Amino acid sequence: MDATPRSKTTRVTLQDVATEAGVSTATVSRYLNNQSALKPDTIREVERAIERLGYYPDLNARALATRRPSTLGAIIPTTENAIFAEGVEAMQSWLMARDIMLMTVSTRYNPEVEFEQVRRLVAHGVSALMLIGNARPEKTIQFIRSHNIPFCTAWSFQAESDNPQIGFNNVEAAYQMGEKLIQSGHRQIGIIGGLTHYNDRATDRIQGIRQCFADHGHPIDDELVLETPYHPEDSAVALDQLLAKAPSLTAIFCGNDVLAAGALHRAHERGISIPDELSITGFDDIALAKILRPQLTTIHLPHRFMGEMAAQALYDAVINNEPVKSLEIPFSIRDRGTLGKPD
Amino acid sequence: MDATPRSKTTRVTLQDVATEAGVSTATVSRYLNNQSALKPDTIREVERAIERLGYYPDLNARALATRRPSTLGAIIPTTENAIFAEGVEAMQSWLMARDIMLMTVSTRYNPEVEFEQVRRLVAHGVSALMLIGNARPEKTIQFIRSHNIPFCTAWSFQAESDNPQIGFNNVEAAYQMGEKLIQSGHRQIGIIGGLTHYNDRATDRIQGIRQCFADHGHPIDDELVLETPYHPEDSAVALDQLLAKAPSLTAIFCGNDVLAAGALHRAHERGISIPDELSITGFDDIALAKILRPQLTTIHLPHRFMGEMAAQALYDAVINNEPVKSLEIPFSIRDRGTLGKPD
DNA sequence: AGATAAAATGTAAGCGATTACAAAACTGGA
DNA sequence: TCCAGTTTTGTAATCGCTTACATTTTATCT
Repeated sequence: MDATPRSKTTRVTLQDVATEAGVSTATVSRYLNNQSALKPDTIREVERAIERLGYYPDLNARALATRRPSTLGAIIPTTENAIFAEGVEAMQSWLMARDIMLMTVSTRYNPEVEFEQVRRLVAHGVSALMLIGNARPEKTIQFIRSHNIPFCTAWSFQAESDNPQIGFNNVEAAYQMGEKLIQSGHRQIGIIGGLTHYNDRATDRIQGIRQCFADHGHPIDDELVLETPYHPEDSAVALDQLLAKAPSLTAIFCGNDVLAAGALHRAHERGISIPDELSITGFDDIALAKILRPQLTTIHLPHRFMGEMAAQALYDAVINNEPVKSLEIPFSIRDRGTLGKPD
Repeated sequence: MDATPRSKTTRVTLQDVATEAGVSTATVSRYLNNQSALKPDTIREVERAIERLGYYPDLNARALATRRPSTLGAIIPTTENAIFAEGVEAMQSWLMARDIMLMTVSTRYNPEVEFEQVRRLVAHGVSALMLIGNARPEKTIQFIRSHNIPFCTAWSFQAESDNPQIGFNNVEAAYQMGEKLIQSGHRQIGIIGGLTHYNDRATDRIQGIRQCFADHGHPIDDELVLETPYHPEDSAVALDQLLAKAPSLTAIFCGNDVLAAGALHRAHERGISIPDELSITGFDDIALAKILRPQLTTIHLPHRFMGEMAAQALYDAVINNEPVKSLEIPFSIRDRGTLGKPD
């Protein structure tokens, strides 16, 4: 590679290469898009010129000219939550292999910010969009639709939603965890869930577990259902509150692993033995779940896989110009150490 | 907001707005870039047209026309490591507030992939680049330099490097942790570090701790220095190996919190009491550190702040067209529960 | 009212690519 | 050798925007 320095400000353009190689821009462009057969001599010339100049194409200019998809967008609540970070990373590698760039932005769980981010990404020319979950002001989806941008939502699959979705059934997963709890003998449990405001995952999980206990004749009292931000400290506080209200609780259902970790930690601080005196369940099965002691009983989800599927769904839709296909992702329960029998 | 549906394929352009408003494209453009004063009447017309058509500018086309910075790039090893995820998220919000898009991609600690990603981002027109650490094949920086792209490295600050850096002194931090260990009475310790291949943070941390113990007359034997990927399971295996080689070890210095968590977990499994029988130290102070039991003694770093500073450094450089300014970020030791006295 | 300066707008040439369409350079066959 | 039919290459319009420069409008001052 020849590092010939070139003028400070000017970028090497297709034109420069053409001139250097003594051909027209069209020819260079053809070389780049290895279309129609060029004469071997020409190819060699162009290659030499590109090499010599250190040329690389301006992808934005290309996108402008071709109006072909070159970037997709992903909008997630936060990369702080490993499930999204992993999912998006998987999306990215899948797309990169197909020469598509993924632009990722986060919203900090704020629907207004999300709307702004949607506008931004659309303005940046993404040809498709992935959002997390189905709960948001109407205008957001309306905006996307009105601009004819293919999109899907992910990490949630709700039969009642008419969004294309690559996700799993949060209600059902929580319900099954509930059955597990009941099976183990728990009758009186508390819930530490995420903030349900514009968060269908949080909402559904709470709904699922409550439904289950109600169905089995042990409805969970409103005051034993707490919502907190997804931070361990908040969960710790919530645990204290729960235990203050109902010292006889035998288990805590947590909206995700981070909350479970916080509760677990606080329980330890209070000298409560897990799972002997209190059971705790998580949700998501992030790496953390296996490091805690005891290891977290939780819902396992293939986050990376889900990211890949979302990428693929959007890709297919964009390439073949067809509607985005929904896909329900299976989950499973990982029964580890934090779930025991009461007493 | 009027959701008038528009033709399937065609995007609303500046030209459309101009026509609708009965003015020239230049005028609309001026309105958008609120430059020279337009007549109030004109402004109203244009606003109406934009509203009516639901117009939003094509940022790529704009970037092409202005050759003004509109996106920066960040290349990190992985979003799986929360420190980078947080840092990049902070960068992003900082930049968004200034209407700059951040494109983030990851390399999975592979320098060849990193090189590819650099090319890709440059081709996508980023006006500046952040990389993690200083260890990489020469060609990478050479490529960036030859294209006159401002850049900085982050999460590492090495006096001997001539890269612009927004980072901290990994050697020194590890050294200080070493002094803490020695102060507590530890004389024989093992090291579980990250893979040092093209990873200066991992390299420096190991070097720092070894230097410290050597300086104090307790050099650490090569065979007690293990390198593993940043996964808890690998660290667990490493702990077993260390203890097999030298059962009398009183402390383990880990290259980051994830490794520390893995070691801690394994220690518990083996029934080793922490910190009574064995001390463990981490590095990074991720959220996890405070959830573990006992809480991790580790090096605290302001990851978000570092991200913001990197964003700012690049931003300033790009806007004012001046060289990127380096910045050394301070660290501090968080002495929590995993460090005790031997015996 | 007319001349002149200032303000507002329009015209058109890029930015760096792609791609119809047209032209030129090769084929091979009679 | 000449011509039709392919191949290979070139010309120039276009993508959606900005902006230097030119032009028109409006305001200011005798």
